[in-house]
Amino acid sequence: MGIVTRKEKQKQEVRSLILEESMKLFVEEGFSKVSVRKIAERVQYSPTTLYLYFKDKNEILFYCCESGFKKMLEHNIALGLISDPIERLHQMGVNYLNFGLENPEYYDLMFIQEAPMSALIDMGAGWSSGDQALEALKMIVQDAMDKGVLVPAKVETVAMAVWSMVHGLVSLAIRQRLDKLVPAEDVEKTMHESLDWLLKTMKKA
Amino acid sequence: MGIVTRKEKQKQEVRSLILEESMKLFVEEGFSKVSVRKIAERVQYSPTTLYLYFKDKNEILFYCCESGFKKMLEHNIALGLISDPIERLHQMGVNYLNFGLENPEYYDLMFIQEAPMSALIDMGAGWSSGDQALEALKMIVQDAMDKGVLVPAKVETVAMAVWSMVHGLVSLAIRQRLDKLVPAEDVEKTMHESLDWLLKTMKKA
DNA sequence: TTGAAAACTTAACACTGTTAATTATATTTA
DNA sequence: TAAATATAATTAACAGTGTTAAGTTTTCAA
Repeated sequence: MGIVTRKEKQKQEVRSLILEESMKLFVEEGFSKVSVRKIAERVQYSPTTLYLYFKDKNEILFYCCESGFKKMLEHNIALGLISDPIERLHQMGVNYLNFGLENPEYYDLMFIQEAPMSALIDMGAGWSSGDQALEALKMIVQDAMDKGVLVPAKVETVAMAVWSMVHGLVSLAIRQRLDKLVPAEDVEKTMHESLDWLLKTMKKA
Repeated sequence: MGIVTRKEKQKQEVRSLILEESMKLFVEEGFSKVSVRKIAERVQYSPTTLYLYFKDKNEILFYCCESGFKKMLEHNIALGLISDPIERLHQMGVNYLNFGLENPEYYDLMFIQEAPMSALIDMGAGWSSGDQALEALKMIVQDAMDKGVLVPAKVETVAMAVWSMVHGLVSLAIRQRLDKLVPAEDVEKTMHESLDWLLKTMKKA
Protein backbone atom coordinates (compact mmCIF):
# COMPACT_ATOMS: atom_id res chain seq x y z
CA MET A 1 0.00 0.00 0.00
CA GLY A 2 3.08 2.04 -0.50
CA ILE A 3 3.28 5.75 -0.54
CA VAL A 4 3.12 5.65 -4.30
CA THR A 5 -0.48 4.48 -4.25
CA ARG A 6 -1.47 7.16 -1.79
CA LYS A 7 -0.07 9.80 -4.05
CA GLU A 8 -1.86 8.21 -6.96
CA LYS A 9 -5.07 8.43 -4.99
CA GLN A 10 -4.54 12.10 -4.23
CA LYS A 11 -3.98 12.74 -7.88
CA GLN A 12 -7.24 11.00 -8.70
CA GLU A 13 -9.00 13.17 -6.18
CA VAL A 14 -7.81 16.35 -7.81
CA ARG A 15 -8.85 14.94 -11.17
CA SER A 16 -12.32 14.19 -9.87
CA LEU A 17 -12.62 17.60 -8.31
CA ILE A 18 -11.79 19.24 -11.62
CA LEU A 19 -14.30 17.08 -13.45
CA GLU A 20 -17.05 17.70 -10.95
CA GLU A 21 -16.69 21.44 -10.99
CA SER A 22 -16.30 21.50 -14.75
CA MET A 23 -19.47 19.54 -15.21
CA LYS A 24 -21.37 21.90 -12.97
CA LEU A 25 -20.12 24.83 -14.98
CA PHE A 26 -20.82 23.20 -18.34
CA VAL A 27 -24.37 22.47 -17.26
CA GLU A 28 -24.85 25.94 -15.84
CA GLU A 29 -23.42 27.94 -18.69
CA GLY A 30 -22.80 25.66 -21.67
CA PHE A 31 -19.49 24.34 -22.92
CA SER A 32 -18.40 27.27 -25.05
CA LYS A 33 -19.00 29.82 -22.33
CA VAL A 34 -16.88 28.01 -19.76
CA SER A 35 -13.23 28.94 -19.84
CA VAL A 36 -10.32 27.07 -18.37
CA ARG A 37 -9.75 30.02 -16.10
CA LYS A 38 -13.29 29.78 -14.75
CA ILE A 39 -12.86 26.13 -13.93
CA ALA A 40 -9.52 26.84 -12.31
CA GLU A 41 -11.05 29.47 -10.09
CA ARG A 42 -13.70 27.05 -8.91
CA VAL A 43 -11.22 24.36 -7.99
CA GLN A 44 -8.83 26.91 -6.48
CA TYR A 45 -5.92 26.06 -8.73
CA SER A 46 -4.06 28.09 -11.26
CA PRO A 47 -5.39 27.65 -14.81
CA THR A 48 -2.26 25.97 -16.03
CA THR A 49 -2.44 23.32 -13.34
CA LEU A 50 -5.41 21.79 -15.13
CA TYR A 51 -3.08 20.97 -17.98
CA LEU A 52 -1.13 18.68 -15.68
CA TYR A 53 -4.25 16.57 -15.30
CA PHE A 54 -5.83 16.87 -18.72
CA LYS A 55 -4.46 17.31 -22.20
CA ASP A 56 -6.77 20.17 -23.02
CA LYS A 57 -10.26 21.55 -22.53
CA ASN A 58 -11.77 18.98 -24.87
CA GLU A 59 -10.43 16.14 -22.79
CA ILE A 60 -12.07 17.58 -19.70
CA LEU A 61 -15.34 17.70 -21.55
CA PHE A 62 -14.91 14.17 -22.75
CA TYR A 63 -14.56 12.76 -19.28
CA CYS A 64 -17.58 14.78 -18.18
CA CYS A 65 -19.65 13.00 -20.83
CA GLU A 66 -19.04 9.70 -19.14
CA SER A 67 -20.92 10.93 -16.11
CA GLY A 68 -23.69 12.12 -18.39
CA PHE A 69 -24.10 8.61 -19.74
CA LYS A 70 -24.26 7.21 -16.26
CA LYS A 71 -27.00 9.69 -15.45
CA MET A 72 -28.79 8.48 -18.54
CA LEU A 73 -28.44 4.83 -17.68
CA GLU A 74 -30.02 5.55 -14.31
CA HIS A 75 -33.13 6.66 -16.15
CA ASN A 76 -33.27 3.21 -17.68
CA ILE A 77 -32.90 0.90 -14.70
CA ALA A 78 -36.62 0.32 -14.34
CA LEU A 79 -36.79 -0.66 -17.99
CA GLY A 80 -35.98 -4.31 -17.55
CA LEU A 81 -39.31 -4.86 -15.83
CA ILE A 82 -41.28 -4.19 -19.01
CA SER A 83 -41.65 -7.45 -20.89
CA ASP A 84 -43.23 -6.28 -24.14
CA PRO A 85 -40.27 -5.20 -26.29
CA ILE A 86 -42.22 -2.51 -28.11
CA GLU A 87 -43.41 -1.09 -24.85
CA ARG A 88 -39.86 -1.25 -23.52
CA LEU A 89 -38.54 0.49 -26.60
CA HIS A 90 -41.21 3.10 -26.25
CA GLN A 91 -40.35 3.77 -22.64
CA MET A 92 -36.69 3.97 -23.56
CA GLY A 93 -37.58 6.62 -26.10
CA VAL A 94 -39.64 8.52 -23.58
CA ASN A 95 -36.71 8.42 -21.18
CA TYR A 96 -34.42 9.68 -23.90
CA LEU A 97 -36.69 12.62 -24.69
CA ASN A 98 -37.09 13.45 -21.03
CA PHE A 99 -33.39 13.26 -20.35
CA GLY A 100 -32.66 15.54 -23.28
CA LEU A 101 -35.29 18.08 -22.38
CA GLU A 102 -34.46 18.09 -18.67
CA ASN A 103 -30.69 18.22 -19.18
CA PRO A 104 -30.20 20.12 -22.41
CA GLU A 105 -26.65 21.10 -21.55
CA TYR A 106 -25.68 17.54 -20.72
CA TYR A 107 -27.28 16.39 -23.91
CA ASP A 108 -25.47 19.05 -25.86
CA LEU A 109 -22.14 17.85 -24.54
CA MET A 110 -22.84 14.20 -25.14
CA PHE A 111 -24.41 14.22 -28.56
CA ILE A 112 -24.15 17.60 -30.24
CA GLN A 113 -20.76 19.04 -29.45
CA GLU A 114 -17.89 18.13 -31.68
CA ALA A 115 -15.28 18.33 -28.96
CA PRO A 116 -15.80 15.08 -27.04
CA MET A 117 -15.45 12.97 -30.15
CA SER A 118 -12.26 14.65 -31.27
CA ALA A 119 -10.87 14.16 -27.80
CA LEU A 120 -11.81 10.52 -28.09
CA ILE A 121 -10.07 10.20 -31.42
CA ASP A 122 -6.97 11.89 -30.07
CA MET A 123 -6.94 9.47 -27.17
CA GLY A 124 -7.64 6.31 -29.11
CA ALA A 125 -9.84 5.38 -26.17
CA GLY A 126 -13.30 3.89 -26.11
CA TRP A 127 -16.70 5.34 -25.33
CA SER A 128 -17.66 2.74 -22.85
CA SER A 129 -20.90 3.99 -21.32
CA GLY A 130 -22.02 5.38 -24.64
CA ASP A 131 -21.47 2.06 -26.38
CA GLN A 132 -23.30 0.37 -23.57
CA ALA A 133 -26.43 2.41 -24.17
CA LEU A 134 -26.34 1.59 -27.86
CA GLU A 135 -25.96 -2.09 -27.15
CA ALA A 136 -29.05 -1.96 -24.98
CA LEU A 137 -30.97 -0.40 -27.84
CA LYS A 138 -29.83 -3.02 -30.31
CA MET A 139 -30.78 -5.81 -27.94
CA ILE A 140 -34.30 -4.53 -27.50
CA VAL A 141 -34.76 -4.27 -31.25
CA GLN A 142 -33.41 -7.77 -31.72
CA ASP A 143 -35.69 -9.03 -29.00
CA ALA A 144 -38.70 -7.40 -30.63
CA MET A 145 -37.93 -9.11 -33.89
CA ASP A 146 -37.39 -12.45 -32.23
CA LYS A 147 -40.75 -12.15 -30.55
CA GLY A 148 -42.34 -11.28 -33.87
CA VAL A 149 -43.72 -7.88 -32.88
CA LEU A 150 -41.48 -6.07 -35.35
CA VAL A 151 -41.15 -6.59 -39.09
CA PRO A 152 -37.80 -8.31 -39.61
CA ALA A 153 -34.99 -6.08 -40.85
CA LYS A 154 -31.33 -5.49 -40.22
CA VAL A 155 -30.97 -4.68 -36.53
CA GLU A 156 -28.49 -1.87 -37.12
CA THR A 157 -30.81 -0.25 -39.62
CA VAL A 158 -33.74 -0.15 -37.26
CA ALA A 159 -31.62 0.84 -34.27
CA MET A 160 -30.13 3.68 -36.27
CA ALA A 161 -33.57 4.81 -37.36
CA VAL A 162 -34.92 4.86 -33.84
CA TRP A 163 -31.90 6.53 -32.32
CA SER A 164 -31.78 9.13 -35.09
CA MET A 165 -35.41 9.91 -34.58
CA VAL A 166 -35.19 10.58 -30.87
CA HIS A 167 -31.89 12.36 -31.25
CA GLY A 168 -33.36 14.45 -34.02
CA LEU A 169 -36.30 15.41 -31.85
CA VAL A 170 -34.18 16.38 -28.89
CA SER A 171 -31.47 18.21 -30.79
CA LEU A 172 -33.90 20.19 -32.91
CA ALA A 173 -35.85 21.06 -29.80
CA ILE A 174 -32.75 22.14 -27.92
CA ARG A 175 -31.74 24.37 -30.78
CA GLN A 176 -35.20 25.85 -30.99
CA ARG A 177 -35.81 24.61 -34.51
CA LEU A 178 -39.03 22.83 -33.68
CA ASP A 179 -40.77 26.12 -32.91
CA LYS A 180 -40.76 26.56 -36.64
CA LEU A 181 -43.09 23.60 -37.01
CA VAL A 182 -45.46 24.03 -34.06
CA PRO A 183 -45.94 26.78 -31.46
CA ALA A 184 -43.33 26.70 -28.72
CA GLU A 185 -45.82 25.62 -26.07
CA ASP A 186 -46.81 22.56 -28.11
CA VAL A 187 -43.31 21.36 -28.92
CA GLU A 188 -42.89 18.93 -26.07
CA LYS A 189 -46.30 17.39 -26.53
CA THR A 190 -45.84 16.98 -30.26
CA MET A 191 -42.43 15.41 -29.74
CA HIS A 192 -44.03 12.69 -27.67
CA GLU A 193 -46.75 12.29 -30.25
CA SER A 194 -44.14 11.80 -32.92
CA LEU A 195 -42.45 9.12 -30.87
CA ASP A 196 -45.80 7.42 -30.22
CA TRP A 197 -46.53 7.60 -33.92
CA LEU A 198 -43.25 5.92 -34.81
CA LEU A 199 -43.69 3.09 -32.35
CA LYS A 200 -47.28 2.51 -33.38
CA THR A 201 -46.29 2.57 -37.02
CA MET A 202 -43.42 0.16 -36.72
CA LYS A 203 -45.33 -2.31 -34.62
CA LYS A 204 -46.22 -5.38 -36.65
CA ALA A 205 -49.94 -5.36 -37.36
CA MET B 1 -31.79 56.98 -59.92
CA GLY B 2 -31.19 59.38 -57.08
CA ILE B 3 -27.77 59.40 -55.60
CA VAL B 4 -29.28 58.07 -52.43
CA THR B 5 -30.31 54.83 -54.13
CA ARG B 6 -26.91 54.42 -55.73
CA LYS B 7 -25.27 54.68 -52.35
CA GLU B 8 -27.76 52.22 -51.03
CA LYS B 9 -26.79 49.87 -53.82
CA GLN B 10 -23.10 50.19 -53.02
CA LYS B 11 -23.84 49.42 -49.43
CA GLN B 12 -25.69 46.31 -50.48
CA GLU B 13 -22.73 45.27 -52.56
CA VAL B 14 -20.38 45.48 -49.62
CA ARG B 15 -22.87 43.53 -47.57
CA SER B 16 -23.04 40.82 -50.17
CA LEU B 17 -19.29 40.70 -50.47
CA ILE B 18 -18.95 40.18 -46.73
CA LEU B 19 -21.56 37.44 -46.78
CA GLU B 20 -20.02 35.66 -49.74
CA GLU B 21 -16.54 35.58 -48.29
CA SER B 22 -17.84 34.67 -44.83
CA MET B 23 -19.75 31.75 -46.24
CA LYS B 24 -16.69 30.50 -48.09
CA LEU B 25 -14.71 30.67 -44.89
CA PHE B 26 -17.41 29.03 -42.78
CA VAL B 27 -17.60 26.17 -45.24
CA GLU B 28 -13.83 25.86 -45.46
CA GLU B 29 -13.03 26.00 -41.78
CA GLY B 30 -16.25 25.78 -39.76
CA PHE B 31 -18.01 28.57 -37.92
CA SER B 32 -16.06 28.56 -34.70
CA LYS B 33 -12.68 28.70 -36.40
CA VAL B 34 -13.53 31.74 -38.49
CA SER B 35 -12.80 35.03 -36.78
CA VAL B 36 -14.11 38.44 -37.66
CA ARG B 37 -10.55 39.44 -38.41
CA LYS B 38 -10.17 36.64 -40.94
CA ILE B 39 -13.32 37.69 -42.75
CA ALA B 40 -12.15 41.28 -42.69
CA GLU B 41 -8.85 40.34 -44.29
CA ARG B 42 -10.64 38.52 -47.11
CA VAL B 43 -12.88 41.44 -47.91
CA GLN B 44 -10.03 43.92 -47.47
CA TYR B 45 -11.70 45.93 -44.77
CA SER B 46 -10.76 46.59 -41.22
CA PRO B 47 -12.40 44.19 -38.75
CA THR B 48 -14.51 46.88 -37.18
CA THR B 49 -16.03 47.89 -40.48
CA LEU B 50 -18.00 44.66 -40.51
CA TYR B 51 -19.85 45.95 -37.49
CA LEU B 52 -21.22 48.77 -39.60
CA TYR B 53 -22.96 46.22 -41.76
CA PHE B 54 -23.87 43.56 -39.23
CA LYS B 55 -24.74 43.64 -35.58
CA ASP B 56 -22.29 40.88 -34.69
CA LYS B 57 -20.74 37.65 -35.89
CA ASN B 58 -23.93 35.69 -35.29
CA GLU B 59 -25.86 37.95 -37.59
CA ILE B 60 -23.37 37.33 -40.37
CA LEU B 61 -23.84 33.63 -39.86
CA PHE B 62 -27.57 33.99 -39.88
CA TYR B 63 -27.64 35.66 -43.25
CA CYS B 64 -25.32 32.98 -44.60
CA CYS B 65 -27.88 30.35 -43.66
CA GLU B 66 -30.38 31.87 -46.03
CA SER B 67 -28.10 31.00 -48.91
CA GLY B 68 -27.76 27.51 -47.50
CA PHE B 69 -31.50 27.06 -47.67
CA LYS B 70 -31.57 28.26 -51.24
CA LYS B 71 -28.92 25.69 -52.07
CA MET B 72 -31.11 23.10 -50.44
CA LEU B 73 -34.23 24.13 -52.30
CA GLU B 74 -32.30 23.72 -55.55
CA HIS B 75 -31.85 20.07 -54.67
CA ASN B 76 -35.61 19.78 -54.59
CA ILE B 77 -36.71 21.40 -57.83
CA ALA B 78 -37.08 18.11 -59.70
CA LEU B 79 -39.29 16.83 -56.90
CA GLY B 80 -42.56 18.13 -58.25
CA LEU B 81 -42.37 15.67 -61.10
CA ILE B 82 -42.85 12.68 -58.82
CA SER B 83 -46.55 12.06 -58.41
CA ASP B 84 -46.58 9.34 -55.76
CA PRO B 85 -46.39 11.23 -52.48
CA ILE B 86 -44.51 8.52 -50.66
CA GLU B 87 -41.99 8.35 -53.45
CA ARG B 88 -41.72 12.13 -53.41
CA LEU B 89 -41.23 12.14 -49.64
CA HIS B 90 -38.61 9.47 -50.00
CA GLN B 91 -36.71 11.44 -52.60
CA MET B 92 -36.94 14.52 -50.43
CA GLY B 93 -35.35 12.53 -47.64
CA VAL B 94 -32.62 11.26 -49.90
CA ASN B 95 -31.91 14.82 -50.99
CA TYR B 96 -31.76 15.90 -47.38
CA LEU B 97 -29.26 13.19 -46.49
CA ASN B 98 -27.15 13.97 -49.53
CA PHE B 99 -27.18 17.68 -48.86
CA GLY B 100 -26.12 17.13 -45.29
CA LEU B 101 -23.36 14.69 -46.12
CA GLU B 102 -22.04 16.73 -49.03
CA ASN B 103 -22.19 20.05 -47.20
CA PRO B 104 -21.58 19.23 -43.57
CA GLU B 105 -20.44 22.74 -42.73
CA TYR B 106 -23.50 24.30 -44.32
CA TYR B 107 -25.65 21.84 -42.50
CA ASP B 108 -23.92 22.57 -39.27
CA LEU B 109 -24.65 26.26 -39.62
CA MET B 110 -28.26 25.79 -40.60
CA PHE B 111 -29.41 23.15 -38.16
CA ILE B 112 -26.86 22.44 -35.48
CA GLN B 113 -25.30 25.72 -34.44
CA GLU B 114 -27.01 27.74 -31.81
CA ALA B 115 -25.91 31.09 -33.16
CA PRO B 116 -28.25 31.62 -36.14
CA MET B 117 -31.34 31.12 -34.03
CA SER B 118 -30.25 33.54 -31.35
CA ALA B 119 -29.50 36.08 -34.06
CA LEU B 120 -32.97 35.50 -35.38
CA ILE B 121 -34.52 35.99 -31.99
CA ASP B 122 -32.55 39.20 -31.48
CA MET B 123 -33.77 40.48 -34.80
CA GLY B 124 -37.39 39.49 -34.46
CA ALA B 125 -37.16 38.54 -38.12
CA GLY B 126 -38.44 35.48 -39.93
CA TRP B 127 -36.73 32.40 -41.30
CA SER B 128 -38.27 32.65 -44.70
CA SER B 129 -36.49 30.01 -46.74
CA GLY B 130 -36.33 27.68 -43.79
CA ASP B 131 -40.06 27.97 -43.20
CA GLN B 132 -40.61 27.40 -46.87
CA ALA B 133 -38.85 24.05 -46.77
CA LEU B 134 -40.92 22.95 -43.80
CA GLU B 135 -44.12 23.98 -45.54
CA ALA B 136 -43.15 21.81 -48.49
CA LEU B 137 -42.68 18.87 -46.15
CA LYS B 138 -46.03 19.37 -44.48
CA MET B 139 -47.76 19.61 -47.84
CA ILE B 140 -46.35 16.33 -49.03
CA VAL B 141 -47.43 14.59 -45.86
CA GLN B 142 -50.89 16.10 -46.17
CA ASP B 143 -51.04 15.03 -49.79
CA ALA B 144 -50.05 11.48 -48.89
CA MET B 145 -52.82 11.27 -46.34
CA ASP B 146 -55.37 12.71 -48.73
CA LYS B 147 -54.43 10.11 -51.31
CA GLY B 148 -54.76 7.41 -48.70
CA VAL B 149 -51.21 6.08 -48.89
CA LEU B 150 -50.46 7.12 -45.32
CA VAL B 151 -52.27 6.23 -42.15
CA PRO B 152 -54.13 9.36 -41.07
CA ALA B 153 -52.55 11.30 -38.22
CA LYS B 154 -51.84 14.87 -37.27
CA VAL B 155 -49.78 16.37 -40.05
CA GLU B 156 -47.42 18.18 -37.70
CA THR B 157 -46.74 14.99 -35.80
CA VAL B 158 -45.73 13.04 -38.87
CA ALA B 159 -43.79 15.92 -40.38
CA MET B 160 -41.88 16.33 -37.14
CA ALA B 161 -41.14 12.63 -37.04
CA VAL B 162 -39.81 12.56 -40.57
CA TRP B 163 -37.77 15.70 -40.23
CA SER B 164 -36.34 14.60 -36.89
CA MET B 165 -35.35 11.29 -38.36
CA VAL B 166 -33.39 12.69 -41.29
CA HIS B 167 -31.95 15.45 -39.16
CA GLY B 168 -30.95 12.89 -36.57
CA LEU B 169 -29.22 10.79 -39.18
CA VAL B 170 -27.29 13.69 -40.66
CA SER B 171 -26.34 15.35 -37.42
CA LEU B 172 -25.20 12.16 -35.75
CA ALA B 173 -23.21 11.30 -38.87
CA ILE B 174 -21.59 14.72 -39.02
CA ARG B 175 -20.58 14.44 -35.40
CA GLN B 176 -19.19 10.95 -35.94
CA ARG B 177 -21.60 9.33 -33.53
CA LEU B 178 -22.90 6.79 -36.01
CA ASP B 179 -19.50 5.08 -36.19
CA LYS B 180 -20.42 3.77 -32.79
CA LEU B 181 -23.27 1.79 -34.33
CA VAL B 182 -21.77 0.55 -37.59
CA PRO B 183 -18.25 0.68 -39.08
CA ALA B 184 -17.41 4.07 -40.55
CA GLU B 185 -17.42 2.78 -44.11
CA ASP B 186 -20.98 1.49 -43.74
CA VAL B 187 -22.46 4.60 -42.18
CA GLU B 188 -23.71 6.25 -45.34
CA LYS B 189 -25.24 3.07 -46.70
CA THR B 190 -26.98 2.27 -43.44
CA MET B 191 -28.33 5.80 -43.20
CA HIS B 192 -30.08 5.32 -46.50
CA GLU B 193 -31.33 1.93 -45.39
CA SER B 194 -32.81 3.52 -42.28
CA LEU B 195 -34.60 6.08 -44.39
CA ASP B 196 -35.89 3.37 -46.72
CA TRP B 197 -37.04 1.42 -43.72
CA LEU B 198 -39.00 4.35 -42.34
CA LEU B 199 -40.74 5.08 -45.61
CA LYS B 200 -41.58 1.46 -46.20
CA THR B 201 -42.84 1.11 -42.65
CA MET B 202 -45.07 4.16 -42.70
CA LYS B 203 -46.59 3.38 -46.06
CA LYS B 204 -50.16 2.18 -45.67
CA ALA B 205 -50.34 -1.50 -46.39
C1' DT C 1 -14.77 76.10 -50.79
C1' DT C 2 -16.82 75.13 -46.63
C1' DG C 3 -19.46 72.20 -43.52
C1' DA C 4 -21.84 68.23 -42.51
C1' DA C 5 -22.64 63.46 -43.00
C1' DA C 6 -21.13 58.93 -44.14
C1' DA C 7 -17.57 55.42 -44.36
C1' DC C 8 -13.77 53.56 -42.52
C1' DT C 9 -9.68 52.77 -39.38
C1' DT C 10 -6.73 52.76 -35.14
C1' DA C 11 -6.35 51.77 -30.45
C1' DA C 12 -7.93 49.51 -26.82
C1' DC C 13 -10.53 46.33 -23.50
C1' DA C 14 -11.39 42.22 -21.53
C1' DC C 15 -11.37 37.97 -22.70
C1' DT C 16 -9.77 33.01 -24.76
C1' DG C 17 -6.67 28.33 -24.90
C1' DT C 18 -2.18 27.06 -24.25
C1' DT C 19 3.18 26.79 -23.57
C1' DA C 20 7.76 27.65 -21.38
C1' DA C 21 10.18 28.94 -17.62
C1' DT C 22 10.15 29.39 -12.70
C1' DT C 23 9.16 28.64 -7.95
C1' DA C 24 7.51 25.99 -4.06
C1' DT C 25 6.70 21.54 -1.90
C1' DA C 26 7.35 16.96 -0.92
C1' DT C 27 10.19 12.79 -1.03
C1' DT C 28 14.47 10.25 -1.25
C1' DT C 29 19.25 9.74 -0.55
C1' DA C 30 23.71 10.59 1.82
C1' DT D 1 19.37 15.93 9.91
C1' DA D 2 21.03 18.19 5.47
C1' DA D 3 21.51 18.04 0.56
C1' DA D 4 19.77 16.37 -3.79
C1' DT D 5 16.10 15.06 -6.46
C1' DA D 6 11.59 14.57 -8.21
C1' DT D 7 6.87 16.27 -8.19
C1' DA D 8 3.44 19.79 -8.08
C1' DA D 9 1.89 24.25 -8.83
C1' DT D 10 2.61 28.92 -10.31
C1' DT D 11 3.79 33.26 -12.90
C1' DA D 12 4.52 35.39 -17.23
C1' DA D 13 3.73 35.42 -21.74
C1' DC D 14 1.99 34.49 -26.63
C1' DA D 15 -1.11 34.78 -30.07
C1' DG D 16 -5.53 34.84 -30.70
C1' DT D 17 -10.89 36.17 -29.89
C1' DG D 18 -15.40 39.49 -30.22
C1' DT D 19 -16.46 44.06 -29.64
C1' DT D 20 -16.62 49.30 -28.45
C1' DA D 21 -15.16 54.22 -28.40
C1' DA D 22 -12.72 57.61 -30.39
C1' DG D 23 -10.45 59.46 -34.25
C1' DT D 24 -9.61 59.92 -39.32
C1' DT D 25 -10.52 60.01 -44.04
C1' DT D 26 -13.62 60.34 -47.76
C1' DT D 27 -17.89 61.75 -50.06
C1' DC D 28 -21.31 64.82 -51.16
C1' DA D 29 -24.52 69.16 -50.79
C1' DA D 30 -24.85 74.04 -50.00
